[in-house]
Amino acid sequence: MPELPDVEAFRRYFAAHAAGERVERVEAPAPEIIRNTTVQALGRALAGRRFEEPRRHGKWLLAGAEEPTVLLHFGMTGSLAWADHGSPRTPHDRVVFHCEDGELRLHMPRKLGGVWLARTPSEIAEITGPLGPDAAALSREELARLLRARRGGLKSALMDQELIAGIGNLVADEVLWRACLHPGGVAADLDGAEVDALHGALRGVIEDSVDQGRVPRDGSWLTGVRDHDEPACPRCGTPLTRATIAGRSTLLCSECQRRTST
DNA sequence: TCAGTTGTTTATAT
DNA sequence: AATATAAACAACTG
Repeated sequence: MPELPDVEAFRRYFAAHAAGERVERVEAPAPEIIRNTTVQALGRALAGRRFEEPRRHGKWLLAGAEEPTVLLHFGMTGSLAWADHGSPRTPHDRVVFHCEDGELRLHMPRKLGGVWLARTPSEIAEITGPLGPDAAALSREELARLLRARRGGLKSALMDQELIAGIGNLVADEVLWRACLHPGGVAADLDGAEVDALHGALRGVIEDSVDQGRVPRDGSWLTGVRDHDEPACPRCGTPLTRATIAGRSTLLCSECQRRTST
């Protein structure tokens, strides 16, 4: 699940339930999910401190706790759940932050994401690695500038977290389909009208997805037909094409998304 | 049984 | 130096 819209939903969920809560202790049914320290040290760093308003950059959730910051990355299957003390666990609750009024659980069937502890802004930057501007707050001109300076393919550029933070496979396909651009096109070759279309599609996809807390799966979205056996373009009805582009499964409409270049 | 998967990292190649 | 690609990670689904 977790791309920018999902992580933004987790940020709001964290803000609604855990922000302002004093941490009492940390428990880790899967301690290896805590990537850069031990569960004991994480517990010592957080105990007695209150979670503050969380921030998000791309797919990272950054939760300050009166000095230290907890970084959460959700991999492909992570999510958050706030629960009453002692209410039944699910098998994939990997890390649990026990607070005064309840507990925040990091649920993550596949252990691809993780939890990190940072004590300074520079430690945060080391952990996340270089990140481009967040996709939700990207101006048309900034997008144009980034793409102009980029060699290589369009989808690859959109998904590169160092270039733009937050776009994953579903959002990339959805945006390119909405903008009628071929994912394999050359990023730097877009003309002004195409950058306009791409930027408008990005804004629209992110806004609508953030509203829903995920990339919508109804039939008017590409993502809504993604799992069909023989998916058809929601816009023109043409059978959709499956390909591997930028190393990821890609769904596109050969009619709407004509190839302008390779 | 086997392929596929919304994430990133690493190694290797271009 | 940038990009591209494949494999690996992990565990579930169809």
